[in-house]
Amino acid sequence: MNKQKRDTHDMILSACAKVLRKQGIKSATVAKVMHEAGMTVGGFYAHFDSKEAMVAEGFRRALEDSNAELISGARKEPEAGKRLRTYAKGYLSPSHRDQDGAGRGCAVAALAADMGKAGPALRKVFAEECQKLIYENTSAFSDADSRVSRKEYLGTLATLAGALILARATRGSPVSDEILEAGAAALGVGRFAAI
Amino acid sequence: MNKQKRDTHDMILSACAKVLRKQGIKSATVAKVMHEAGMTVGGFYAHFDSKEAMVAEGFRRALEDSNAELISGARKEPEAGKRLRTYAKGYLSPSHRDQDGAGRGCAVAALAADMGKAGPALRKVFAEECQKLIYENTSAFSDADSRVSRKEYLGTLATLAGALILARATRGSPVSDEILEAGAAALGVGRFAAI
DNA sequence: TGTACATCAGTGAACGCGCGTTCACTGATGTAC
DNA sequence: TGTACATCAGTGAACGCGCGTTCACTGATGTAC
Repeated sequence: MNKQKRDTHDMILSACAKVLRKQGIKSATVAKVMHEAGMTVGGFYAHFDSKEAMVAEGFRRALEDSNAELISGARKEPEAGKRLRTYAKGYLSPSHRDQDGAGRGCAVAALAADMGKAGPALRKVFAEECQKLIYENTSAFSDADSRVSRKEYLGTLATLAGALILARATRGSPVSDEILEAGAAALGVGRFAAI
Repeated sequence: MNKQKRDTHDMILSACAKVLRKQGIKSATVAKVMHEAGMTVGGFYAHFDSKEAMVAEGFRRALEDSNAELISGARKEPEAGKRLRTYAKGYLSPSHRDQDGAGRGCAVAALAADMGKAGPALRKVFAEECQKLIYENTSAFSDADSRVSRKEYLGTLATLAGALILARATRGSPVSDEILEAGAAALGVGRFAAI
C-alpha cells in the first residue's frame, strides 16, 4: 500500500468518524461516507472489506478525536483538582449538546446508543476504546496531590453521557436545558461540593 | 371503530411497545410488529396511517408500561425517603441491564438514543412523555416529610440512564458491571449518603 | 326463519426505494527495453 | 529518449435484499326484506 492510498484510506476514515459522530452507525452509509471523503462508492472496497470493518476503524478514530477535543480545555487547567469540573461544565453546555450536527460532539454519547443493535465485533472495539479513554482521562484529571479514581470517573461519565443523551433526545423542549443543569448540579453536589 | 377493531389496535400497540423497548425504532419494522401481534403486514394500514404514527403511539405505551414496572418495587416502600434509593438500586442491577432482550427494560434508556435521528413529531411525543414521567416520579418519591425536587430527580435520571446505556453498550466486557456499580456509588455518595 | 346483499377487518403478493456489495471499465503512473 | 505494456486506485452502473406502503381479494358478520 503506497502513500497515496494510505492517505485516501485516512481521508475515508476521517469522513467516517465525522459522520459517525453526527448521525451514528445506521446513517453512516458507505455512499455518504465516500461522498464526504470526496469520492464515489465504487472505490470503497479497495480500502475496507465491509461497512462493518470501516465502522470498527471509524470508532477508534471518532472516540480518539472526540476525547482529545473535549479534554483539551481541561488539560490547560494547571490545578488537577479543577480539571474534571472544567471538563464537566463544557460537556454539559448547550453548545456541546448542539454540536452533534457538525460531527464534533462526544462520540461515546453518540455511539453508545447504537451498540445495543451492533454485532459483537463492534461491541468489542467500543469496549476496548472505552477502556483506553477511561484510563487516559483518569490520568489527565489527576496528579500527585489530587486523584480521581476510576470509579469516580465512571460515575461522572455516566451522569455526563446520560444528561447529554437525554438533553439531545428532548432538544427543542424546555426539559432539555433543565436536564443539562440538573446533571451539572448532581455532579456539583455529589462530587465537586468540596472543591 | 367497533370493539374488536379497538382490541386489535391495542394488541398492535402492545406489540409495538415491546419491540420498541427491545430494539428501538429502526428495528421495530411494520412486519415484525404485526408478526409479534399475530397478524400479517397488510392489515397494518387499517389501524395506523404510517409507521411513524404507530411509533408515536407506541412510545406512550412503552414509556408508561416501563415506568409502571420499574417504579412498582419502590412504591411498596412505605418510607418515601427510601423510595428513590430502592428505585435506583433496581435500575442499576445487572438483571435490568439484561432485560432489554425481553422488551422489559427502561424505555427512556432504550428510546432516547433513537431520538437524535427521529423527526420532530416523534421528538415532541418523547419530550411530552418524559415530562409526564418526571412529574409522576417526583411525586411518587416524595411525601410530606421527604421531598425529591424535580432537579434532584432529573440529575438522578441522567446518571441512571447514562449508566444503563453505557453498561448495555459494553455488555460482555468487565467495564459493564463496573459502570453499574460506579453509577450506584455516584448516587450513593452524592445523594443517598445522608439516608 | 331464510335468503341476498353490504360492510369491512385482515390477507398476501407486489412495487419502489435505499443501502451494501460487485464488477467491468478508465486513466494515470511506473517499468522494461 | 521514446514506445509498449502492466498495475492498480478510483468510477459508475448494476444486483439483491429488506423495508414501508399499496392494492386486489377473502371471508366472516350484520342488516333488509
